[in-house]
Amino acid sequence: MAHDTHNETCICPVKGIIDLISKKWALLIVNALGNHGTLRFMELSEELNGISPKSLSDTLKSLHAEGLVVRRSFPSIPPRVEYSLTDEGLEFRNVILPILRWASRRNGARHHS
Amino acid sequence: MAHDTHNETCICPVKGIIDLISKKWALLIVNALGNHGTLRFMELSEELNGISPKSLSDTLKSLHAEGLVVRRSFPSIPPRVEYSLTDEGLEFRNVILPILRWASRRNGARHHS
DNA sequence: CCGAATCCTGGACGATACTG
DNA sequence: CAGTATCGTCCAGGATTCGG
Repeated sequence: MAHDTHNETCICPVKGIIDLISKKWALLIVNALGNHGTLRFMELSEELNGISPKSLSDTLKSLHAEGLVVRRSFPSIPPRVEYSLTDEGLEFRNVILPILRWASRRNGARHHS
Repeated sequence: MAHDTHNETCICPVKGIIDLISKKWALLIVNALGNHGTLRFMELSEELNGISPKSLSDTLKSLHAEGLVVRRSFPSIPPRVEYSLTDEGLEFRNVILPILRWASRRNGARHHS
């Protein structure tokens, strides 16, 4: 047993999202998809500098499971898989944008060597 | 390789905050402090259902290191230590509030059937 | 070439006991 | 009361390999 097997009680409305937010790349993925509308796996890989394929894949699955991201695969050769935000994903993006903006302005400001 | 294992270049303005956000309890602590203004260690403990002293202590240190939380200790017996948000902490709280609200409304909604 | 599946490790998190 | 010390567990995430 361990972490949160049964914790559906108190603060749990936000728990799913906290778990998501806690993923290192989730916000940046959502933001990237928000910026570009639709991106392929590789494009996301390049957009998010330094992410490993597994992390990207995992995070995309989580985002998909939460209903924030759509995955569309085209049976072509070479295969083509496109990711984009659902309506909820767009809402989510709107609520996280202030954070990203605030964070970058803040760090930009203190960026003094 | 061995070149830029540490991609401190592009998305890094937000990295510190992402690390913070990634902490399981950080948002809830900030929110609690925002709601109550000032809380003691024990009060936070009770407010955040199920957090361990170590996690609380760790997260408070991170928040303090990021300049979002103030720690004031009174040399009384028994000891009294109060935590509250800095100005930046308040700003931070303002940008995370939409997330928490959105998350709880969203989950509240889908818990409905 | 695109993307998923496997393996492994660091560190986050929890439980408990203990000190000033 | 306010933490620290210690120990153990678990999982995110990086490196790598595999399938198509």
